[in-house]
Amino acid sequence: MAFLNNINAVPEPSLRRLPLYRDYLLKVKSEGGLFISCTQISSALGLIAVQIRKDLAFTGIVGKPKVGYDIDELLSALDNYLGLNNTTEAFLIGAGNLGAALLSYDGFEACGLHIIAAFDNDPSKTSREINKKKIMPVEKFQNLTKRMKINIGILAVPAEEAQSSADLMINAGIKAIWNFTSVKISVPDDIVVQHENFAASFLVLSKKLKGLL
Amino acid sequence: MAFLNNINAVPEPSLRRLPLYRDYLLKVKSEGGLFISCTQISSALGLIAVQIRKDLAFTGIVGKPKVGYDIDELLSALDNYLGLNNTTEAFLIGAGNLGAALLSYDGFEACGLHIIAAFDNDPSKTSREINKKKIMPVEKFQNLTKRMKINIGILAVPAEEAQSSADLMINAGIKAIWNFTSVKISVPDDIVVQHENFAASFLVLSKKLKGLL
DNA sequence: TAGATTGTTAATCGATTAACAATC
DNA sequence: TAGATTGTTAATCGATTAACAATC
Repeated sequence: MAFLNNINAVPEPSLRRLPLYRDYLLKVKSEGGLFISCTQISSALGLIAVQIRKDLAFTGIVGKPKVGYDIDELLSALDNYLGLNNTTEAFLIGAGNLGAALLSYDGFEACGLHIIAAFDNDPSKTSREINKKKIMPVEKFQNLTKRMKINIGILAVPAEEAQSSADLMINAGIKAIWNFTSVKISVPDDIVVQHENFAASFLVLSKKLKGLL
Repeated sequence: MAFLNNINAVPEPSLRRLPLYRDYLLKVKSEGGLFISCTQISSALGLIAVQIRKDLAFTGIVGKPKVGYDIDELLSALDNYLGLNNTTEAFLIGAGNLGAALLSYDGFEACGLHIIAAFDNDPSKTSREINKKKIMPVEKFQNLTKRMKINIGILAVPAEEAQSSADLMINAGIKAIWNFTSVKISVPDDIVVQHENFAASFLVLSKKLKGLL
């Protein structure tokens, strides 16, 4: 039944551009704008108009020829499509520097992500709080995840613990893992993984700088 | 002369996979392996063999039919191609939680990135040290960047300061910006930007979880 | 109306995957 | 040798871009 997943599927590059449009729309709205055309977005963001039009179409928005899109309408189409209205709860494992940064970053709430608490196997880190989020011993992870029916796990542990922590998440019933470690984790087919690979990103930047990409 | 940039250009997706192969090779090597085939890498990483072969070819490595690649040879081809032998120096602006996490993350050294120091306009953060890296007032950024001929700037400031900090970097002669803020920054054509957009990544994960991507 | 803009279909481009000859 | 593997050319697939009719 995998085909069911793909009805109206948005290409990942399009999906990643949608929040950029949203940011710009909020700015224009704050300046009193009521309507926006792809031409305007185009010159502001440096993307071509037809691409923007195609991207926006995924939200179901309908524009007016000659006028463009109603900004409020477009914003609510975007918020709705991106799921920014309802919040998703998540647990984080690994309260080191990166974990702490993620716990402290309030911007996630704006995109519907609520990190409820963190877990760490270092006793010196547990029973602290970061940004009002408790840090608990990993022993409590499975139980709490099941009880609270948490679906999303954020992985911010050292490389060596990445796979074992991922396994712990999967055993506890986590369905989606946001992997901030540098290593690729192995997961069953039905588990979704999003891998933020900083090292790879730096190599991309570095190659671009050398003019080789 | 832009075409000169594209000789032997590696596709970005290929470039991002290369470090994964390297990680796996290091693991196999540590277990005593001497040769590796794409078939083996394939089953370990869940990618298809022909893609791996094509990716590895960018490094200039030549394998042996029936045998595969000499692991040491392949590792040094990768290290060389990815520039992991020589280090690149960078400055970071924004010593909040995320900045601190980046300063503390020792894994960057392994990929040739040396963050020398950080800058922040909050006096309570400056004159501290994180992971032996000084945090200085932003006023000193331009001068030091020029004097030390730093090419890479890491942007970890709040969204409101993203553009102005980027402008500061560009004025100081920075050629490549690694943008960890949530906003798209505008830069001249000759400046390279790599945007780590966590909010967009979360939305991708979220859509995947809902089976809509 | 004329012209700017939307929405959609067709063409292009680039990355992935398939096919297969060469090799050890 | 036979069979596994590399390296390369061709086919496929998906995203971007171009072309253009419809609309206000």
